[in-house]
Amino acid sequence: MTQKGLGRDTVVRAALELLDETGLDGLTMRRLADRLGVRNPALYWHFRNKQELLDEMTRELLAPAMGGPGEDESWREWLTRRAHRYRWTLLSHRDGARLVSGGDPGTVVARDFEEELRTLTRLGFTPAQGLHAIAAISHYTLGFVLNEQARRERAARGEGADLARYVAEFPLTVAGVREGGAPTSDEAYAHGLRLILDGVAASGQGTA
Amino acid sequence: MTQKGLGRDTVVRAALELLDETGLDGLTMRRLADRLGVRNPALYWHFRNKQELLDEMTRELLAPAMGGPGEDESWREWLTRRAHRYRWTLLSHRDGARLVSGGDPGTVVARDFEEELRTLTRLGFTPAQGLHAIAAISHYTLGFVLNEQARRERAARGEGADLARYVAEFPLTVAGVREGGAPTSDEAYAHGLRLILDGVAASGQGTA
DNA sequence: GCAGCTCCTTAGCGCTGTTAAGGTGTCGCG
DNA sequence: CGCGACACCTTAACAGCGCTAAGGAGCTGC
Repeated sequence: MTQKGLGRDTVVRAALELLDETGLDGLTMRRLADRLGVRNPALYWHFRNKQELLDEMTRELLAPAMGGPGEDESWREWLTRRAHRYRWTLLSHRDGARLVSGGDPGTVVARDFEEELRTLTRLGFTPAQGLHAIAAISHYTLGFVLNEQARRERAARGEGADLARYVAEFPLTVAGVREGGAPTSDEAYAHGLRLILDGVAASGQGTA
Repeated sequence: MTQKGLGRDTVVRAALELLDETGLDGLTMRRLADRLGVRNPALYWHFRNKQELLDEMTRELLAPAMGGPGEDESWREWLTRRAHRYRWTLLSHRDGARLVSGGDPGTVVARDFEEELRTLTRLGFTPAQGLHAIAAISHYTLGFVLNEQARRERAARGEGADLARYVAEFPLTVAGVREGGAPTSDEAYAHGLRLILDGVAASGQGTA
């Protein structure tokens, strides 16, 4: 006897598994119901509509990306760690960034966010400085991973770009990629992040 | 006698108008066909499928956001102007950021991008530096506007957040907003952008 | 032993993107 | 003039989607 009925979190976890197999466009209520051994209207007992399920998936996905006390860390180390963990979280599921970009994070995430802001003030930021720093990093990361995963999906669908034509037609772009890493690489992400953090440092908060 | 048939660009422009009225989710082939005085399979004469139409819309939307020579400007002025123009472009149509995030920009945009990179190298950047700078700004902007427009749509659907509860439960977040501007304001965008540009300056390119 | 609640079913609505097959008009060529 | 070819649009239909209405099975408490 595993459980009485289905349970909201069981559904959400199954949905995240299905997401990895089918992608966000292939994630339908009927397929999800099949996987759970149930007819599809049963899901509407647990969720008002599909968006409510997607919101819940967003929260489940985002939960492990937040918080973290940051003991014995400078603000820079802490923000760097947080940024990479956020990116890694978005990458941890297929179409993760697209899911998050369309889902409502809700108040649970807001609570974790408040805690992060407390951490930052402890490290010498004003609330507004912390807000701006986290906002900039989050937006940058979301945009980056969105691009990253879109390319991945397109490549998987076999829409490879014609490399040779690029080399001939866009020499500067190619030179930049050769020198600085592919636009979806870890290095490219780290580089952009470094720019933001250098900016935060230059803006000058309480040194810590 | 306006034109022989419908014409790809006529369809694309009508689609962008319809986008403003119905939003991306309400943009269907049938509604678009209705607006053009045509039955919906007619559209498949001009576009292989809906995604191809969306890609073309992305390009049409993005076109005026790119290029620009940048005479008598420092790199900082030029990048600032470009960033704001990009944001403004995304905001110029309802769900603009969502459209762009799911559409393939294609080689036309790549050509403009190459030109922008040339501008930056003229102002003292290496190709890799220019690439990283533009990538960081673009990703940041896309993420910012995505959030901005998502809030706008949610607010229009009447899902207002309970302000009073926020003030009680998330004091630091509220303090940050009060001090530093709403998370979707022009000021918030400009602030994040400034962080990135300060970072670019600190990374040190050829001063110009 | 019956009321009520939880959880799931069957049936079906209106909509979607997309395809197949066929028609109509115009243009160039013999 | 006549006729094939092509561009462009039609009608009809399919499978699948999110979602709702109505009802049935099983457990819980009185």
